[in-house]
Amino acid sequence: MAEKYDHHELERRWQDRWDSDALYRSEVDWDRPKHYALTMLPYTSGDLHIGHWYAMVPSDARARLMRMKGYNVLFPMGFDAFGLPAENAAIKSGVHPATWTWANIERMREQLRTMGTMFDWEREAISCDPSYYVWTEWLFRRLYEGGLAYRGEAIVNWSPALQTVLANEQVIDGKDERTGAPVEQRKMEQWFFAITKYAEELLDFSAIDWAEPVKVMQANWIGRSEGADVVFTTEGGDQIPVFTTRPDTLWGATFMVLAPEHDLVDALTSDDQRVAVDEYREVAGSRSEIERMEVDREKTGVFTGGYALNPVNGAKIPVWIADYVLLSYGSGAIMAVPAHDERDFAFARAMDLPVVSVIHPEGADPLDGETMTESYVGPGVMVNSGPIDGVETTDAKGRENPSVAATLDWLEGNGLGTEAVNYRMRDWLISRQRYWGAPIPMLYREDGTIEPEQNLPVILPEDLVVTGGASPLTTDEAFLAATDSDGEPATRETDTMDTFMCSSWYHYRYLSPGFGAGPFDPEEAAYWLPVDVYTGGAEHATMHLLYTRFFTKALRDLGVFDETAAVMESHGRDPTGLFDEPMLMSRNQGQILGEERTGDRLVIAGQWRGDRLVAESVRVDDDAPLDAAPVVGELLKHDDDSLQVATTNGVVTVEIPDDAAIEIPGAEGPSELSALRAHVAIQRMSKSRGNVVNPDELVERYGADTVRTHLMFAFDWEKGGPWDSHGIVGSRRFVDDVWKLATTQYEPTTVSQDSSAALRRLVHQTIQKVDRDMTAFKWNTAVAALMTLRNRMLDERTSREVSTEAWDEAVSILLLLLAPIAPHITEELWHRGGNVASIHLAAWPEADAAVATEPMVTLVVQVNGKVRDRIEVAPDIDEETATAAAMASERIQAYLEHGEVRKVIARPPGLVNIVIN
RNA sequence: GCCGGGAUGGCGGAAUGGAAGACGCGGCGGACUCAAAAUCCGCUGGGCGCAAGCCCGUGUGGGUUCGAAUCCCACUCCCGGUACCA
Repeated sequence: MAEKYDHHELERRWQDRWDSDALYRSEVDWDRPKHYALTMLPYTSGDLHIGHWYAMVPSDARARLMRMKGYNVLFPMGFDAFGLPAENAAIKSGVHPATWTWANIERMREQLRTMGTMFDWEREAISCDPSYYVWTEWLFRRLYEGGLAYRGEAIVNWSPALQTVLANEQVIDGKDERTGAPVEQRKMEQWFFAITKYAEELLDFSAIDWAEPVKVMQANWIGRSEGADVVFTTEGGDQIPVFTTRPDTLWGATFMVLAPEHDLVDALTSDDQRVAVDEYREVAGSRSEIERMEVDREKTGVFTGGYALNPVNGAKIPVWIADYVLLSYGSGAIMAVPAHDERDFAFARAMDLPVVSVIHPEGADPLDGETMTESYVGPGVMVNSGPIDGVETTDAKGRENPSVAATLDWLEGNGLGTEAVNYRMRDWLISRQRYWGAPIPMLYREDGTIEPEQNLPVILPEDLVVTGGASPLTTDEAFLAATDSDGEPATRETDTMDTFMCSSWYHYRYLSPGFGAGPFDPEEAAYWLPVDVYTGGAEHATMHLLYTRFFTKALRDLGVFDETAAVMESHGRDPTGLFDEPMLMSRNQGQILGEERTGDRLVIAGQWRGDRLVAESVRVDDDAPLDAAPVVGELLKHDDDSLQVATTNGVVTVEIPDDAAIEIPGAEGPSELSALRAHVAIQRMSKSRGNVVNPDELVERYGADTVRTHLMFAFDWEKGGPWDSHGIVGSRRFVDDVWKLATTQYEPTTVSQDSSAALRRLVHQTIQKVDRDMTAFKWNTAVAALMTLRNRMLDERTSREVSTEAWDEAVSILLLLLAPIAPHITEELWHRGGNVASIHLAAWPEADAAVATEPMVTLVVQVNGKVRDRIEVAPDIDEETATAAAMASERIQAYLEHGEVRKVIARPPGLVNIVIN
């Protein structure tokens, strides 16, 4: 009797053995092709959740695949260890952020170990370790010296709750993207990275194979628009530059609007308007970002009393201020063309300002500015527009639009404006008024100038108490007191860096985490860079994934890779283009959601229609008595427009019409059907909802190999979906079956050559499929193919007709193909099968195409596109023979009697379609 | 509003112009068992039929094609991103 499969003992034993054998240690070897596999490093929250497994396990499997394919694979891991949660934990429990963080790292290392990944722990890098952040500081200094880091005043996002500023990328709907804390606009002096200098290059994705949605999100975020810069002049002679994407409508500009914070507002404001202007500016300044962004908000604004001259026709137009114009976009001032811009139109009507149409819409009456009820944007012919009268205008953008092109040429010819490109993206705000981060290594000197700290690292003092108010660095005399390059006393910068700065370059630190002479060892970098495959969450599309691209390009231009390039060349590797992008290929997993919920008690009132109840009102009320009228029951399932509800009298189908009243106590947003569906269905996992799936428990119960297999099998990896706690047993059965197949003695009774060949055929087809699917990150179908092979082998084990050779080959290939997915059990069975070396050092099997070829294939015979018969034929059958065989079929003959053959489409060997009338 | 992705059995999902529903879960029936679990065998999109078989079926409506889940047009809903961006 074969030994039972005990995942506990087996998995621990192999993890220990791999450690002691240093199986996953990767070393530079210029004689072998390299492969740098990377998965996003976790934040040190203290608990590895199922999402980490879901992200990391396929990444590990892919790295293992590449290794078996002969690559020298580097697959490192580390920790993103600075950040606010550590400070929050400190405030809550009195533990120092450092203590909290290092304890969490300890715990997470243990959890990561149970995954059975091939991480090379000798490459581990931790961003809060001084040996790491000294180089974060050093890189900041290089950026500063290279003009890419600067201190400047801008309207920034300030979070009162978090007591710090945030980057634009970290603010969503006027709230902090991580905690939801509200954000205000404040004018402050802060540290920025000049990411906008790279806007154009960041829009070029031609050198990288990244997931399409991420590229689209980045392009949208960068937000390139083409247009013109045009300068308006005030009566006082001040210049007001504006950016416009529609310079062709310049002749329709009837007023100007400046952002309330615009520098020229004071100069423009007339005495009699000063009170109103100041009042408006005060109100606008106190409005939160959320209020300011509210859709459909009434337009507000105030006339400054000043006028400006339209450069194209000298028209004198009033200058207003309004908060719908943002200081941070373009020049913070616009020319308003109410006839052809929705916002300007709303403002003009609200303030009773003139509207002049300059586009005569295609196939319609000319527009009259006085009577128009909405702005017009669309094709037509330019009118009232001096030199461009009669020019056609289209829906195209920029120079593609004839009217825009004509205007640009005219403006430039007359020196009145220039063609210009504007970007939505702003410079990356990297200073944070927090303690637990990498210090910004800058000094404020007594003469008022600033200079970088020469003696790095600036150590973050660990004897401070974090209270949640202002950062303790701001009051720590020992930290503040510094000496500048002239030996004079200076004050240290107390802001720390955005943690995205730390994670922008961690893939370089991994190469040589102990290296003391630079951020990374050029000898290592020359071999391993760039990252070949990167995996992680798409939610980082406009944050980490954008920042790290910028960072790499900036370091390249600052010469940080120069030495690395020289080493590459000395080994005959051409460095051209290798430092343009950090990661050549990137794939993003979806999100694992909480398990679908059932069991909410619903109180439903409505009309019976047959055996269905058409609801008039639905209320979620878990305390309702079950006998209340007319229907109270627990939700079983839901459909697009109906629910299955279990009542004391059985299951009732409830139809929910659009006008049904739906009440969900405690739910956010309007109580509609979609809200009801969202409420009862899929939910994000969170501790407060109590639907968190704990991987440690799953590993204990089913084993890491099963958890790994299931995570890869149960979802479309790039899509994710709700967790289903029942499904995992199927993956465990599969793993059990593999154990059985490989440990029970196989002896054939009577060997059938046909059966043996058929098994070999499936085995080699499985190699082809698994190889293709794993390479393409199609994990679910790769596992499905292995399950199909398992099913066949279970059958063959019963019939005992295949030869021992064919059987042994099947077992060994099953193990090899499964090794990247389930590394422990395959290793164990590999050794039990008599192999001495690790299966993870074995070569990936290669399919024998000849063996994989089917001797006979099914020819589908259709009549008028409907399948009417199937015939076994040779795979190399020609059109004529296939058609003849199809026609000869008895079943087809029966159909042919009913009509005349008009046409035959033959696609041998798969299909013949006979068209009759 | 704009940009992207999506809608396929009871559920997760296969199939990217040629056999819809691979693989798995669940369900049903059976075997083993004193019994249950585990395991094993069979069935499992809907409808009609004793059966051979036939009809219907990939969100909705239209179209292209010998042939459409797949391509095109219009729409509905869901998910993600973004939003007074000039």
